[in-house]
Amino acid sequence: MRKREGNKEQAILNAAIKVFAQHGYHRAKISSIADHASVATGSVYLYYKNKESILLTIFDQLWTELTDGLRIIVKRSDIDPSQKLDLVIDKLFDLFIANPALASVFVNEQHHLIKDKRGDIAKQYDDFLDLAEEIIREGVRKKIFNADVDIKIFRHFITGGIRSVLRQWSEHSQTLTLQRLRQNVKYFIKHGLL
Amino acid sequence: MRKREGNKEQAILNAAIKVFAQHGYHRAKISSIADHASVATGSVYLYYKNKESILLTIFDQLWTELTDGLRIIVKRSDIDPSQKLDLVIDKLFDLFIANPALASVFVNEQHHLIKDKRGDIAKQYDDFLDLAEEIIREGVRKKIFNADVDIKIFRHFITGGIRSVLRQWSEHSQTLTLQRLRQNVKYFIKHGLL
DNA sequence: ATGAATAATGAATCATTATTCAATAATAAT
DNA sequence: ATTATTATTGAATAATGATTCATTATTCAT
Repeated sequence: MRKREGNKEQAILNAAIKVFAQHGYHRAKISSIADHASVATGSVYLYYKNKESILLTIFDQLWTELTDGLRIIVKRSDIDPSQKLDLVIDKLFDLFIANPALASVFVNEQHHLIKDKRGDIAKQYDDFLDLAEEIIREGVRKKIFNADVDIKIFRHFITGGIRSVLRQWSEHSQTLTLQRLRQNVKYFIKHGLL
Repeated sequence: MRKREGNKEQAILNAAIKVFAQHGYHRAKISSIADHASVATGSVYLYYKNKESILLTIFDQLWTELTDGLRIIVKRSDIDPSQKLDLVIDKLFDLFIANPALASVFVNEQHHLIKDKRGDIAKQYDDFLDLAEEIIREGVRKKIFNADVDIKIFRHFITGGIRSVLRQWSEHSQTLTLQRLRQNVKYFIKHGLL
């Protein structure tokens, strides 16, 4: 028998994140992903059914990680909802500091997957938002947060805003520090413009 | 001589908006756009150089319209910056009420154009944001708006948030009324969560 | 009516790339 | 060392769909 050497599966995934980030999903070539992973073109198909399933796997892992982290934050009873919100934002930013290419894929490519029903990415995204919603509801219940905002709308607004800011950063990282971005987002969500 | 009958150019553009909205830019087929416009496949190329230039034209017209509208709002001296902000949001929402498919293309497809330098879509977007920034600056100067928010970051956050909310609406228009969306966005931008 | 002149057609072409698969290489078991 | 088994390769194939272009249709000027 022969064993698989190294971790080609992960190498291909990392390569795909890089290539998707640089060229966008549709322009990305399997052969280029294979090159980046130091693997033959055909080997990609030993580990992934097709191109789309690579993107699917990226988002699956990403949402799993984000949701697991969020679940822990939601449960905590030692901090108030406002602090929880800060931690969620930190979680997002930390992940993308560690992997800027992933940030770019995250902000730009998810809608390819949501339109088709294949995979459960849309569901995972909803689950994440549902969980985040609990923090807001806790805040409203404890009269810390403003009750006038529609939570369903709010949660989409926030995630969209954060995505947009991250996209900007992923394309012009020189002009903005993530640190500054992070502070501003936290502040703005709570206080608004007035 | 023979004249061009009807307005095929516009018919193709409208068809493209529909098809791009439904399938996304990359999955959209020229032949399908031609069908929707009741025109032969080849005719598309009488009016547009290639597929990308169709998308380019859509965004060019869109940003021109939005920027023209914004310019008028910015100039007004009879209303305060807070009201101006409301009008900008109204402007966006009105446009997309009139044409939901355009909203979907707007929120999902712009990044195809920004990465490449072809066309000046990125510049038009920047111009729009610069103009919007003037409203915020006016508000800060008049002490109506909070001076602690970084305007550059803020403007990306807002547009991203609005996009996200519109995307949600364009995919599930039954559950949310745009009216409600609009009010919430206006309120939230100003007051935040606390 | 006739014939330039231009518009429109859509099947054929071309280019691009995802995917396959026959051949080869590497490993483990005997 | 030999063989069986599985992994890997990358050139060949297949599929897709954008673009072209030879042909046909329509309009207008005379």
